[in-house]
Amino acid sequence: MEPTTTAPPAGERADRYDPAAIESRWQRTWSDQGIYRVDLDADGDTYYFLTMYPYPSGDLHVGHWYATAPADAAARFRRMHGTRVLFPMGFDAFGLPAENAAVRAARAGEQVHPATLTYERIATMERQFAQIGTMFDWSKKIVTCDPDFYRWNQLFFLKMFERGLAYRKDSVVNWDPVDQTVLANEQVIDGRGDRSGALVEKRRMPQWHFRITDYADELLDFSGLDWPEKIKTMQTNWIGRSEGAEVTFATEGGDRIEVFTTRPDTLWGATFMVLAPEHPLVSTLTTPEQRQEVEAYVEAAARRSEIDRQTEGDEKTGVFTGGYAINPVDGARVPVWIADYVLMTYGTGSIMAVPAHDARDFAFARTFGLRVQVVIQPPGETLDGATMTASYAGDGVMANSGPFDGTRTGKGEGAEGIDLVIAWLEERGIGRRKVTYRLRDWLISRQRYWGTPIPMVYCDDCGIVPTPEADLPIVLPTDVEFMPTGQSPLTTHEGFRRATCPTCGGAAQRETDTMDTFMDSSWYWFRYLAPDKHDGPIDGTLARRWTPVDMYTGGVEHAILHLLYARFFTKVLRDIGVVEHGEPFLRLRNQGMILGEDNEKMSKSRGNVVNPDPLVREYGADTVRAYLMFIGPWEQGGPWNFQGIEGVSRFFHRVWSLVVDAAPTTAAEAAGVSDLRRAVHTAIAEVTADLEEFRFNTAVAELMTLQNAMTRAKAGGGASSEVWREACDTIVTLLAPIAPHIAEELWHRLGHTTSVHLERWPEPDRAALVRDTVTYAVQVNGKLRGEIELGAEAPKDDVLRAAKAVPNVARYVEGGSIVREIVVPGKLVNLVVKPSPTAA
RNA sequence: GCGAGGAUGGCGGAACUGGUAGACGCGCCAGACUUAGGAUCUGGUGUCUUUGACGUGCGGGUUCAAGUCCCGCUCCUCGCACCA
Repeated sequence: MEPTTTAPPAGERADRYDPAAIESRWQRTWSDQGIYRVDLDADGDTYYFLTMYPYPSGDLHVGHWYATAPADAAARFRRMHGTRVLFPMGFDAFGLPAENAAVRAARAGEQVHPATLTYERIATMERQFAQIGTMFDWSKKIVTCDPDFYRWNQLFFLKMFERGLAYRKDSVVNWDPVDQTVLANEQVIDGRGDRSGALVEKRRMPQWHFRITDYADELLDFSGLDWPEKIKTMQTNWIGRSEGAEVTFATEGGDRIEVFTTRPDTLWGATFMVLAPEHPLVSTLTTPEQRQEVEAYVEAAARRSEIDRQTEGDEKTGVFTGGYAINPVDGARVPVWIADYVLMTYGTGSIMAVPAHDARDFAFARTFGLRVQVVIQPPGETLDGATMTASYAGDGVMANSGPFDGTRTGKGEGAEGIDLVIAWLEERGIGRRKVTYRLRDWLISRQRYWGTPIPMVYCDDCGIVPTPEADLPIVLPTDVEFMPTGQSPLTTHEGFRRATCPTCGGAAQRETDTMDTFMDSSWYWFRYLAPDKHDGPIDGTLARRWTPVDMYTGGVEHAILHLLYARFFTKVLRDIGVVEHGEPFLRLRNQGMILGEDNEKMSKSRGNVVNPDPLVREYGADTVRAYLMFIGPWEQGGPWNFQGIEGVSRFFHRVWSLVVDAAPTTAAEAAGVSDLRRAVHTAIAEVTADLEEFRFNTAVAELMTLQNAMTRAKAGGGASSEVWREACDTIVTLLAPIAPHIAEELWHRLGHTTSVHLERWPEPDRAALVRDTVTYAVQVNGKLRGEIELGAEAPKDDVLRAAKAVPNVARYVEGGSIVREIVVPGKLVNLVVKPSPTAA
């Protein structure tokens, strides 16, 4: 059935653009008639346009508008092409801020539950979102702190546990000694807790992890994805794949030390070894004389916070263990040191040090007077380990390397040293080819209250036992003391904690940690398709039809974690058999960040947060939307400056008058295509191309150009009624995605009875774009000397003749001879003139 | 240090495969209408020693022609950062 819409109420002034009056009215009408509701089951083309859901902070600021309005315009644009577009919205509702706010309130003597707070804020934000005038289909809304949502986190957790993708192991966590809590990495800024400002300590605790490293290689493959290069590069660097070899050194005591190196060709230059202070062999290797010093160093390293390590820069510290190892390639005896520049968390936690060819090892060797042995000689130079002042990491010829002397080596073309050495090591069983990643497994445990309970129990007899699927959800209890104590708040809730072992039926303890909120955002887009489904997380039929997501938009700040986790999770879902594809988002576009007027990141503490409400009240939502699009390239962002909003506001007032006022009709239309008609179709072509490519700023500029053309046509004696009518219909239709309210109002005032948002996007009439005359620029020696107006089809000879006839051109040609004539059809003429020797 | 992106009027920013630099808007200047205007409309607006010259961070180069291509720098932003 065709939805019909109402004419403006009689009381409203008909002649003036009054955004406040029309915007709320249309929002109500759209909502009442459900024009944005998507029937997911219907046949036809589908397009899943997803924009990142917000954390319910309870306050929608300009940044949210900047993320939302252009995305909405792009989604509306797509929808006007006759495709069904799903454009849903929800809330990323678990997480620390609500819990911390509740803690703060409690300290001030007020009792507020994070759940209450969260749902209140969601209600507020939904109202604020409505003001923007988006086409969100709220019937698909999801809220991640709802048990109907997070129960499926628990199911996925169990599936991953079954497949060995979820496991528990000791891990070092960020500990905030003031807030008495574990912090996520992203909450640690410059080594301090983002809320307390306290120096973060490291603590070892048993933690749940997801085995994302199993997918490292697959995550490096972005084929088929239309994503910004920047994001792909960031993820690639984050995963940090390095190829090299693992080599086994034996200690004099008979222990084995494995090292990873990307430069096995420098093995003969390994003059010492370094272990991370936490390395398990440190104690064994340490001799009695060195023990005291070593233990002091190990203890100091454990105490040292991240910030100490960072501010220290490149200065090397370390201690000799007194122990020695044997270099397996030549039997040389090398001292073993410990130093904190070697990280226990990367590779094997121990390295062979080749000071001649590694900057860090070089600095260490010079600090402690260790031997430097050159094993690669650069072209045209002979290095001496005793006198060199910097390490050399480039290509060269191997030296002092036994059987490999004279081999070209390095990472460049024609260097084969690395491959030959690896093969040689493998033959002798002392080393093997090895790939190492910087990426670590995803630590999912959080010692906080406001998150999804992890569905595991601990039984004294049976150990770690998963909760049976039938017992899900494990509901997060509301009556929990969540003041920070250093333990997971759920630990103190006896009723929650006490469980029976699913295996033996004996007494058991429930896991009291909750899940990282990135768990929610790793699959939430599937849930929009079936938010109320009770017998499973994902509707397979709908998922096949609608996913992967066609377009995903959001801030760059999620370039790594969220987007990488989402990709990982989708691959897991594929392997579990839930979906068929392995990539969640086919196309990705990032908006830039809107900064405060002081050019700083907006934050409450800086007091530079821009509230859009006063602007909306003064100018209307359409103007704020369009201004945010007009301000510059979307992906660029930039400092907020409201100065220019007047221009957009004036533009809408002019469009309003042009459409609402009496048409400036003339009886006779000039021959050929009128300027106005050409302007209309140029605008269609340009705006279409711009919106296709997310160039919202130039799309708005094009619409302004069309408005100028209409104003000019009106002033210059009008247009035929058909042409004028076409211009009005067109500018309103092109405006619809960008400024949905004014477009809808004007559309109805033009006499239409159905919504402009159900219209089809116009196509340019190619014939109307053709000009019959064109302007040529005439240059002499590349400098502009005149212009000529010619028929579009004028032959080259005519163009040249006309160009030479221009008096100012003739002046510059005079006294020389034309040596070359360049004619770019429809654009310009360039005459290359050489001064003639006879000229005066 | 490594990686990515950027630098264009007073300001935000345009410029497709090299082809009239500065679209569109802000601001500013002048005028019109007005009792009034910080409303609206019209015109102008890169710089200068203005029949011309110079202009897209700096220095070279290729080309009839360079914001755009090549070489060498400077500065800024973002990401990663003792990753072996």
